[in-house]
Amino acid sequence: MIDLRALREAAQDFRDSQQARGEDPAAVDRVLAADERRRAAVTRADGLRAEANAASKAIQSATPDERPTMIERAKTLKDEVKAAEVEQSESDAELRTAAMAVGNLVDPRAPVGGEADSVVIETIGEVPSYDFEPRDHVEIGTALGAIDIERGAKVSGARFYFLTGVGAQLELALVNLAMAQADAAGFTAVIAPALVRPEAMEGTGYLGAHASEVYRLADDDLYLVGTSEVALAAMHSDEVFETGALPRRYAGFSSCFRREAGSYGQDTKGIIRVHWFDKVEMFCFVEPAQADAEHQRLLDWEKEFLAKLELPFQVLDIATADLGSSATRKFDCEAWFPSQGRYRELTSTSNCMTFQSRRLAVRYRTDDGPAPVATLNATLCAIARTIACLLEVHQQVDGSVRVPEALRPYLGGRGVLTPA
RNA sequence: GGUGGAGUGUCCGAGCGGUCGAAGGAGCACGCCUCGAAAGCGUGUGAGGGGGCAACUCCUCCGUGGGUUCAAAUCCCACCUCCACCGCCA
Repeated sequence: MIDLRALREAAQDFRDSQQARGEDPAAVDRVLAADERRRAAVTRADGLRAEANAASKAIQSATPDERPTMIERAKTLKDEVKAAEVEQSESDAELRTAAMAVGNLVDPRAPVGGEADSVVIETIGEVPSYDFEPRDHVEIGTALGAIDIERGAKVSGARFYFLTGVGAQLELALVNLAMAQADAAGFTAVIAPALVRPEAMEGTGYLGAHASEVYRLADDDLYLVGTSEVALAAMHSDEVFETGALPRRYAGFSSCFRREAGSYGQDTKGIIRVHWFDKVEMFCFVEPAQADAEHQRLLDWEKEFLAKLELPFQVLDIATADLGSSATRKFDCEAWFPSQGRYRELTSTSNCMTFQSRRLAVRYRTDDGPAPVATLNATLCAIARTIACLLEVHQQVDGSVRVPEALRPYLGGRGVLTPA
């Protein structure tokens, strides 16, 4: 649920944000109207309840011959209350639906517009040049015995894969490198559940416009997460952080599942866009006033990790229409893929401010009572795509792949991966 | 999956269908006592929403959602969670 009070006070800001996101600004006015109706319904129901309560209480001290008429009267009141309550819960549901359709406020610094309007704010590392025709990660990975796409498709279908031999070891090495960095930065390591309840999915904002992206297990009313962010955010739902407990930083590892509906033509080759991958995700609960600084830190940690992998990349300030409904601002790191001759998204960090915490009731203690915290998330390492990038960037003419310095300790000291 | 038990305020824990927002402890806050502290004693101590300048007042909340009743923490149903045992199982 969005902040109704804020919406009442600054409706225009919300309309502007909807506009910037490319969504309907009138959704804001639908919320205001529904809110009005709900308030009226609540007042009416409260009044009737008060009357009915008084009538029941009076019956206790009534004489036996007074009772029958009083009970008759109470019965009528009861029916009226029931009717008023139906009206109230209808207007509640109406308001809820309306409010869910409104996205978070966008940060005024975010560039306005669609995908093409995102701004490159930094470029790190040199785009590598090769004195041979660079191979793509499928070719390299297959030769190394690291990736088996064909059997992935045989067993599970399109957009599935096996990581084998050095490929599997590479995943474990990346996870360990990522977790080691997170640990050094003060994060608590978490292995998070990949199946969650509807409330967790809804609270993080994934059942809105992008609901079709999400796998649902209908028999059990559970969802497969597309990122451990969902479980991490919901981990502290209905809780209040005591003074001094913030910031709280988690590094979560989980499998991630995405239906990739509507992306049939894109990235059909390789393991860049798949239905399932594993990921280490950073997730932070902070006081709202600290959110902006935390967002920068998360970006820095992402950059630090990509630098360790010696991958050239650029940082984008994501345009408003690409923010999704929960982020107020988002930075993506896109790394260079030689086979494609372009940068592709490898990590992404979003500041959701209080959008998720309101829906999930994650609060912290303030002098004025509990208040919603700010939540932020950031990819530390999305494994499959990172492996693809690593193989491509560090490939050598003989089909071998150089292992970046920082990763070697996690690969038994190996400095190069060679085809069998 | 089956059977049995349980879910009450910050915590522990009572609770006959009305007098229960809820006994009693503990904790916490303030005060008394003390040179100071502990112990003692006294007072106070849930949340959310609506109305009033205010004293104050109304509504909602006893796992969640329904139902019975004039009236439900208390009765009925479903679900969730936890505990115990059985079955199955990595």
